[in-house]
Order: sequence, then structure tokens, then C-alpha cells
Amino acid sequence: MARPREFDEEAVLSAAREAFWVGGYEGTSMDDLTAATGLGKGSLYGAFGTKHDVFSRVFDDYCRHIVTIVEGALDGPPETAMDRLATYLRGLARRTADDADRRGCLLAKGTAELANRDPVIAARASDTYIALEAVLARTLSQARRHGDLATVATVPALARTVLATMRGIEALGKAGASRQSLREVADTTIALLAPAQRRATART
Amino acid sequence: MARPREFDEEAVLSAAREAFWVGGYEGTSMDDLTAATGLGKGSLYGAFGTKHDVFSRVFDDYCRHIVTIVEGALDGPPETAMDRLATYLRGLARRTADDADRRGCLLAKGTAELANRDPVIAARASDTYIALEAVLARTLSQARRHGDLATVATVPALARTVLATMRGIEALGKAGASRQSLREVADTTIALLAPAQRRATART
DNA sequence: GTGGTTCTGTCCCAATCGGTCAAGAACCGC
DNA sequence: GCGGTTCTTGACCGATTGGGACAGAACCAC
Repeated sequence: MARPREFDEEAVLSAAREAFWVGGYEGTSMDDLTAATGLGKGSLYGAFGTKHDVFSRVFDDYCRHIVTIVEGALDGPPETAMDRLATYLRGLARRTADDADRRGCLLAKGTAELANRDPVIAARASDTYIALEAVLARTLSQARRHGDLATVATVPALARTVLATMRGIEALGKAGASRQSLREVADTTIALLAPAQRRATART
Repeated sequence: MARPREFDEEAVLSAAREAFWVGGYEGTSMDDLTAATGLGKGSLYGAFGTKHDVFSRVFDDYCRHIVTIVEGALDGPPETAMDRLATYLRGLARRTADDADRRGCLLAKGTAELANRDPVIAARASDTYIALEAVLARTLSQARRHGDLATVATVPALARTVLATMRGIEALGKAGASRQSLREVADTTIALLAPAQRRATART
């Protein structure tokens, strides 16, 4: 019995995400958001609250999204665990380098800008990294049981290290690293993760 | 024959760096800068130009600084090359985790916020990463000649991968990763860089 | 001392900031 | 078609933004 909304909530959030992605939190004004979303200020405030609320919502959705993306790329049967990881890392390197406007990852950007003074964002980022680490650990655990993983460190330690390398690819990409150089990082990481005896025999 | 400056340029730049470090570029106003530096607006503009000029100067100095820091930590005789790298990585992990207000690295923060829309900052960041990669490559090259480095990849590729991991430690640290977990990343990276036969014998 | 030059503090500016609000429009059960 | 509710629009708010203007203060060569 009330007037229905004229906008698609997902489309608005997507437009807002795009705006924040380019300009960052402080660098994006509410006018930018109204221009990007097409909504009036009243509608925006009425539906999503303050600027910080909008960003939190966008950031939240983004974090959830990338975890499912990584899950989809890495989950699978044990025999191909290392292959899936290699494919994912190489794809990440390629996508990062090809990202035309070098927006990079919103999680990284938001965390860099806000984590030190916004506990809500910091907690969300922490949770996301923990979740990503768990996904990586699952895959690496499969690889280890299948004999495809170096034994110089525990699976959780290796998972966290791979996660760090992933964030590094993202960071270097934002600074303009070439597709080839990022690809090299991905390839090298995979090579380092191979078990010792395989590396030893590969050398002979 | 003119009135001398009443402020110490380095002290002012240091205060400005601190302000940008906490608030980021967009998040720091000129009033914040005058408050942090103690200078009036006139002096600040007269001596350093616009806000963007101030940030560029601070960013520049910071980039130069960290390259010399890393050089100082990594340069040395070939026999201890891997030890120096290990010490540096562990120190980086510890410092990152202990950074009380989680400011992280200004290079990472500035790049994340501005690289996609500020060519000057992007170029400076790119140069810095190239320089850091070169320092790492020097050290890894020493290690390889001394037989302390895995042979599964070229020295430049390994250098870039280590650099990526370093940026990853920084990124995870900003999200609140514990000292222990970052230490694990450093340890694991060092373990993975060990030559294959050493890893193989270590397993028996 | 005096002139020329630079520095310093303060006031000022138009523009923009995040956010609010009132007035009207659109809907549905009735 | 009418009432109640929610949505949309756009004007509007005080505060703050980055930047500049300007008058006076401090200095040194002369």
C-alpha cells in the first residue's frame, strides 16, 4: 500500500561500487554517488543511509563475492588441486595486469584507506582474509595428500604465504607491473610450491 | 637579504607525512596539514605549493627512503645473503604486525588510493618497486652463486616473487594479521627459497 | 637606517562537503 | 476514489574544502 521503489537495488549498489572503486572512500562524494546511481539524495539516504553505510554495504558485498569466486575457482577433486591453484594464480595475474583503469581490488583499496581508522572495515577485511586463507588451505591440503605440495611448511603456513603473494600481485599490478612480470610471479610461486623430490628430479 | 624561514623543512615534511599516513590523501585537509606542521597556510603554500605538491614531495621522499633502508638491510657479502634476506623478512613481519596504529606502508597506501588516477604517483610507485626488485635480485644473485637459492626459477623472477610476498605481508598486516601469522609467512617464504637438494635432505 | 625581498599569520573566497527536509507523486487495500 | 504509507525530487543547511590575497614582520646588503 506504499509507493514502490523505482530503482533496482543491485544496480544502484553496483554503480556505487564502481564509484568507490575509482575514487576511494574519501575521494567519492555523495554527489558522485547520486550521479553514478541516478538516484536523488533523498532516495539514497532513505534506502542506504549515510555515505559510510553505503560504503560498508558495498564493501561487505564485495568481500562476500570474492570469497565465493575463489571458492569456485579452487574447489574440486584432489588430483587437480595444484592445477586449479596454478590456473587461478595465472588468471589473477592476467586479470590484474589487464585491468585497464588499474582499479585493482576494492578489498585492498578499502583496507589500505580505512582499516587503520575504521574498525568495521578492518574487521570485515580480516574476516575475508581468514576465509580466503581457509579456501586456499583446503586446496593445498588436497594437494599435499596427493603428493603435489612441498613439505617444508605446514598447509596453513603455505596457504597464508600464497595469500600474501596474491595480495602482492594485486599491489604490484596497481603500480603498473606488466602482464608478463605478474605472470612470472604466479609461475614462480607454483614452482616453489612443488615438492622437493620433484624439483630435485626436474633439475637432473 | 630576505626574511629567513622560521621552520625546519624536514620537520615540516615529516609532520605532513605523518598526517597523510594516517588520513590518506583525500582524507587529509590543508587544515590538517597546517595543524600538524604548525605552519600557517601562507607558509605552507609558499614553501611547498598545493596539497598535491606536498603529497608528491612526501611520497617521493618516502619512496627514496625505503629503497635505501632495504639496501642497507640486504647489501653485504655473498655468504650471508640468504641470512640477511631472512632477517629482513622476519623484521618486516614483526614491524608490520607491531605497528600499533596499523598505518602500514605509505607507498602501499598512496599507491592504492591514487595510482589509478594520478600518473605522477603511479610512476613514482612503479620506479620504487623496480628499484626494490633490483636490490632483492642482487641479494638473491649472491645467494644463488653461493648455492643457497632454489633453482626452479630465475633470479629476477624470484626477486619479483619475494617482493610480491613483502607487499602481501604489508597488506595482510593492515587487515590485522597477528605477529605470529606474519612471521609464518616470512619463515615459509625463506623455506621455499631453499635449494631443492637441501630441502630433500632435510626431509630424510 | 633604509630598501628590497621573503616569510608569516589571518582573513576571505567560491565551491563543495555530508546530510536534512518538506512537498508532492505513486502505489494498494479498501 | 480515498486513506495511509512509502518513495522521489530538489532546494537547502551549516560546515568545511582547497586555494589565494594581503598586510605586516623579519632579515641582510648597502
